[in-house]
Amino acid sequence: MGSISLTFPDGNRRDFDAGVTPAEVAASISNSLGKKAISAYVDGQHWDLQWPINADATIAINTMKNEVPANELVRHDLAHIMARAVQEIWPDTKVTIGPVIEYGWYYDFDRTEPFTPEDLGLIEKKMKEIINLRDPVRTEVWSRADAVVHYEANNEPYKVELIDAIPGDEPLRMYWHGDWQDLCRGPHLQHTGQVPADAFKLMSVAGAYWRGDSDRPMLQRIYGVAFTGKEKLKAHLTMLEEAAKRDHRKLGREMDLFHFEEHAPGSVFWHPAGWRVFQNLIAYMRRRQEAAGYIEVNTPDIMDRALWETSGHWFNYMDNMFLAQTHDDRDYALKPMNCPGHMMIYNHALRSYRDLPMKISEFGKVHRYEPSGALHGLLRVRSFTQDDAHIYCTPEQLTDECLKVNDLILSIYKDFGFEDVHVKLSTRPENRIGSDESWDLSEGALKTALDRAGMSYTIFEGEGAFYGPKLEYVLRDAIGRDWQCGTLQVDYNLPERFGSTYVTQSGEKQAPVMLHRALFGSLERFTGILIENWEGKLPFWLAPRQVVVASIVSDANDYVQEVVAKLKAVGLQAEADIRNEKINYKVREHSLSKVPVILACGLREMEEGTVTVRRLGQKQTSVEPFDDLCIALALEARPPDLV
RNA sequence: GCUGCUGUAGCUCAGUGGUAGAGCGCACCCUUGGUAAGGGUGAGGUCGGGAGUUCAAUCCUCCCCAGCAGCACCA
Repeated sequence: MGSISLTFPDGNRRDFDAGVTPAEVAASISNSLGKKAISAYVDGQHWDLQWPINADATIAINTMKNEVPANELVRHDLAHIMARAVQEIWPDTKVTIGPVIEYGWYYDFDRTEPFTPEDLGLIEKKMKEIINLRDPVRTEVWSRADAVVHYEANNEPYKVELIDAIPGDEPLRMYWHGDWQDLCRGPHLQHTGQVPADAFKLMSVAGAYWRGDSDRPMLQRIYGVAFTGKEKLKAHLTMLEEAAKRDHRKLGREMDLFHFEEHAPGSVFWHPAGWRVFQNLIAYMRRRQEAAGYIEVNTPDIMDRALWETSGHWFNYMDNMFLAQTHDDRDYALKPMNCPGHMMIYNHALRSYRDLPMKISEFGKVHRYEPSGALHGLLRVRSFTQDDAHIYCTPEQLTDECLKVNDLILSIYKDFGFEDVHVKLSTRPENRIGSDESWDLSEGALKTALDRAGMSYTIFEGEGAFYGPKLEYVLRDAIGRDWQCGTLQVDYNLPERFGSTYVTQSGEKQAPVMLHRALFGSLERFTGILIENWEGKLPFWLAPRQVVVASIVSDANDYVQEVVAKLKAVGLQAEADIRNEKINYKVREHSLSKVPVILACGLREMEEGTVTVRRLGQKQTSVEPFDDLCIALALEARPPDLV
């Protein structure tokens, strides 16, 4: 056996016998490093302390202070420790997989009895016991044959299936935590005692399909979160509470924006305040689209089956469609998409190449029978309003038009403060219409446009719509959550199916290419996202109730009404609060319902023609001449595109 | 749709095999109070819907509906 040379992060080099492990390297540096070490980076690869190193390499020893590897190891070891705890408590439970995820891990079990929330406490206790045992973690490399024999003997069919899915003759690695053993790629810690016993928490139990496939068995998944220290766990739990506080369903109720009813699952009852926000968004989008050359139309909600057969929806989208019962013998469907309606408008006249690109937009309400389990407040509903548009253009114009849509989307998101946007490109699905050539062209156009715009994107194979590939714009909100909003889809199929044409320069008829696009995506979803992003404190221009004018004494009531009238005259959403309540009470109530500006009026203000201004979230007040303030507020209320 | 959990007053939630309670909100009265809850009185409920067990069901059982979490799906 020869010797190898290892280079340390400080540039020092030392020779070791080939096959040396990072554990031995760490121990050779100092006794305490040997104990504190958790893993190593060998040539940049995350390396178990027990794995031998057989060639010259760079090496860095990790301890708990190295957050990234430490989190991964702690979470991964906890996945094993939890599986061991579960099998110690319920020995007939079958294990499957337990990966590390953001903030923690999960592990899927096959067990007849589901876990209860009480079980979580039991498991957590057992896990702490295992940690306290400080059981050494050992690893061995096995042949597949041995592994399969072992798991068959132990009645672990899921593990056998996993082994079958691992390609080739790749040797398999087995890990022991004490006497408990699992098939695992590693790396892991030195012993269970390296896991901080006070920095993890089992969060929830949920069903999850084996291998993510809804045709396979439903397993019991347990989620946990874990960190390298107690304070970090605490900070994470606090963050979750903050997220719960901005839940748009809760704020929607508190701010009296909308509600849902049992009799219309997944459909919104908009209250006056919520509807105002909704209409503000539409007005904004209408201006942006008009400036970009779109023409707005409106098409029917209910149309004959024949139309949906032509579009392909009847056979490709039926499971998601609402059908309309009638007294005649025709079949009707509620529109799940606006495109066929727009095809009718396009086809209603003979179009010339001079008309293209033609951009038909509609704030169309679409109805989709979504699976019951998918419904989620405003974010996933069964009836929603799209800021939809279809762009008919020549093949030559296609890439340019994609680029223009891309620019418009980014500019609009920016107006709402969303600058962290990424794009998903979904390509042809199995269930599709149209020739492979047209799919090649569509996918190519989207890729070219993204490349020319310098956008980075992720490709999702087979995730496109049945008629064409799509781009999806995903934006990141104030607390780091991602939301899918806008979409851009290229479609060679629909114009062909509907026999749409335009007359070319040489007088021939040719089929246009069609783009489907929505920028907010769904007005309902976008409103929900905005509520959560701002925790209900919408920017002044969007706020449903902008100014409340509150009287301090009833003798000021007339003055309050006068002030409100002037605010309304400059277009502000203003209301009077002349109830027989103390000013403290009024301020509390309107602050809780997130009114951005509260104006208080007593006798002093009345005599001076002033108001006392209190802004949401601020404790101090200021007295200002009302006429000046009124103008300032009117200016402040301008939407970002009109500033 | 799948797994699990939940459904009691407008809202948030207690509670019991003998048909129900709190706080907030609401109505009325007193109070005219200067920036996050002034006081009093009162009205509100087929206990999600249906069936079953029982002398008796809001409570136990079954079915349905809706909601919540996750999965699968999606704008």
